[in-house]
Amino acid sequence: MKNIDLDKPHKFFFETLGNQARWDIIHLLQKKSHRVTDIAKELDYEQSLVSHHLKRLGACGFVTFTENGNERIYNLNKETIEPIITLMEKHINKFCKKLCCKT
Amino acid sequence: MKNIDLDKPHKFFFETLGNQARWDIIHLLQKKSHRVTDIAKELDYEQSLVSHHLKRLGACGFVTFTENGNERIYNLNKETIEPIITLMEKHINKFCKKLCCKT
DNA sequence: AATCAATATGAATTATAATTCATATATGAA
DNA sequence: TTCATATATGAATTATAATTCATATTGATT
Repeated sequence: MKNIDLDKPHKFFFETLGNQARWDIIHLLQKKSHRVTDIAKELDYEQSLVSHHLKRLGACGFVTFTENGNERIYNLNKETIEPIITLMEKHINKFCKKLCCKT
Repeated sequence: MKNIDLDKPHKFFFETLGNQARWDIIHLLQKKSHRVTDIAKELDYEQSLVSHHLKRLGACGFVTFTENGNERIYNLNKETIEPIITLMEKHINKFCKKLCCKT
């Protein structure tokens, strides 16, 4: 995938969250754990694309999986994600009310 | 700059944080407020590049500025940034200890 | 063993973001 | 009012990330 510069980790982790497809996956996994194929179906993404994104999310510890035969059940590690969503939403409400269209 | 999809704001805000140059600026502003030129000098970045990044950080409410003649003093809005840094660092320590090189 | 289903992988392509470059604007000083 | 300094802006270029495509791998089924 790519190297993580351990001296400067923020870039990598926040970049992971700066992608809509990955947010779609995260939001889906918030409801319940899913198999790769089911994520792909639900979101109408290619299977391989979902795999790539899950790998990245996994590298960041945002998702884990359990194996079940030849399938993998991915689940969201909510411990960080949910507080971080809350934090960012509060931020947006407080500081970015007038946010619109072109910036 | 670009459109923000208000239905899906996470992407935009986290993407803003998923960039090393912007983190360099954030970390500099953590110490104290700076003028644009001084940020550029300190970090050895082009002035216009710093301006572009400051604009984006400002659009997200992560920095503000005060005008002083023809100069602008940028300062960090620490209210969200600092807790979010803490959160992410705890996450990394807890879930990504073995993180190394290739992932 | 042969086939099927689920997932992962890597290379190639395409899309997007970062950076540079040239220049505009605005303020302050001579 | 002319020049210098500080900053911003937009277009062009360059770099990077996302996506697709072809295929490999692994476990299940017949």
